[in-house]
Amino acid sequence: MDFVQVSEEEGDEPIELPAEEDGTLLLSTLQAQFPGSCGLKYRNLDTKAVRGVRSNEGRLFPPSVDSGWGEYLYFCVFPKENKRKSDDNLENSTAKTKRIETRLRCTDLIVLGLPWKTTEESLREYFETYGEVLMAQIKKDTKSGQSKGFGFVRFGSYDAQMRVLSNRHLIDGRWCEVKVPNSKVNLFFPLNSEPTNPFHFQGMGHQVPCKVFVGRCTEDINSDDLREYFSKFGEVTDVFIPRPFRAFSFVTFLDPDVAQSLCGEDHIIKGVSVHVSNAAPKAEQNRNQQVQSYNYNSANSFGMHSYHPQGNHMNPGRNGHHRGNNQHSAHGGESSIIANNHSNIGTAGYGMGGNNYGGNSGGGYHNNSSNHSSGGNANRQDGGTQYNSRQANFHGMNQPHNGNVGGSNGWMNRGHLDMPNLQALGINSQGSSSSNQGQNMSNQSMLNLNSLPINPALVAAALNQWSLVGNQLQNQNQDQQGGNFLSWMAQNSGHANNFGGRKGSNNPNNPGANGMNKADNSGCNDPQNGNTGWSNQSSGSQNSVEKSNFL
DNA sequence: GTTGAGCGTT
Repeated sequence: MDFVQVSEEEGDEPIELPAEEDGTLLLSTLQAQFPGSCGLKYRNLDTKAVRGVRSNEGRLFPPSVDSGWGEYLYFCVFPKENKRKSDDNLENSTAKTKRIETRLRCTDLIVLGLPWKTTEESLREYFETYGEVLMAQIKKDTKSGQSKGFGFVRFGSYDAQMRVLSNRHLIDGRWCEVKVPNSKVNLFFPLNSEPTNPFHFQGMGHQVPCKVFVGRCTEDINSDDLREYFSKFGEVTDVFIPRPFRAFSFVTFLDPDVAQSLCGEDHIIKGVSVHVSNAAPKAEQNRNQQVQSYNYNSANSFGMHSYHPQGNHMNPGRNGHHRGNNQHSAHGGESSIIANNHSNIGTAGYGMGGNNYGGNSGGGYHNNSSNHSSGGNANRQDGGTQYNSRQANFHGMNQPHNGNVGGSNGWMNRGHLDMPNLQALGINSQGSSSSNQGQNMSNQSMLNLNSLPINPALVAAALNQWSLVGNQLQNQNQDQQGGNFLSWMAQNSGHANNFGGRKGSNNPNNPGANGMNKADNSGCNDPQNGNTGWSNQSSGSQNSVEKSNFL
């Protein structure tokens, strides 16, 4: 395979981009590394002049038919309107940082659901725990000066922004939603989702989808084919082919820009023209698929018991969760994560067949933003893939503990926000000594999922998602066992955030059952549950919760 | 004075 050395600007360190078999370089390949670029040029060594590279129909052609791309160093051409004056004005801005800024640019974030009493000062104060706050404003009624209950905030670093977007926020005693403005539907957590659906819990997802839909697949295109083919555009973190065969698949990239750059394109894989498009569901399918992904997620992430919905929003007709169990076995991993392997929670990742859910005391959710693959490669096994991509940026997160939402006044009454109602999930925390909680957690466990009066898959799913939070905590050294959801809960019960743990809990369904035990590992297969294959699992790949919401 | 889905007097 021929490689073309390309840099953003002349003199920069080049990146080697793979050329196609016919010797051309796909514009999409170029754009995957240099978003916004539209062509290439190089300096002719004889004439010293800069020459443009021929471009046609999304392909860039080598200067020479005989010697191909040669040893030239190519640099990018950007559309004129793309000449970023603002960037050019930045002092000490190297080409590299310019590119990073282009890709990882901060935007204003809207903060919805603010308490009336929140001031710009307190808003700023809250968000400063995440990083430098460049702007914090509350929108107010011009006459009365009364807050309208929302505001905007802007961070100095993209990293801080991502951390904020990936977190939930209790501001002055009220749970608030932070989003990119005008992003009507958060692809990860649709607005009209079921209020108790933990998968639609706000803020855990990316703002930019990493997953693409690959249509017109044939049955002989397997996940390896897809992975191999699409890897040339960027690191592929997941490939999912629905079974039974449905002529499409999903490919998830580490870099959402890569995913985006491919959308709308046709690609030839094994002689078949496939079409890449956004993985977002079609509008009319939205609702059903939300339910679907909800169920499937439960299954994908954990091998849970079979269960029947009891007053929750699960659809008994869709049973992806059972499939999930099969998949775990197929992965060679634990058939039941929660039940079978408590000690893994938050300390050694979720340990399923090569899938790293970002546990790992060392890596956690990535302490190094430049290394998207930190976070516990030690757990990685054949066929496994890293849990997260962009979320590798979430290093050293802060989890502010301010305000107090006690017991029944916590999640339950917040129908408009998609916060997980942990009480409803049956998650109890106990005691008030946070220092002991972590210990209990890991060594004894406090939660008997199968004894809970609720859907254990929901709990599992919540736990899965909250592994993010757990790792944040790890970074904060709050608890020696700290990197996990349960210890977080435990801490909260004794501190500020009480989400319906024992303290203040008045949920009769949760009398404080906390004996934890149970290592039931039934990765249960329910023969009556055919599945439609919308789940997120795929051979040799991990299943992430938030990503399934793209399905 | 109350309220709780939304999108910013730039």
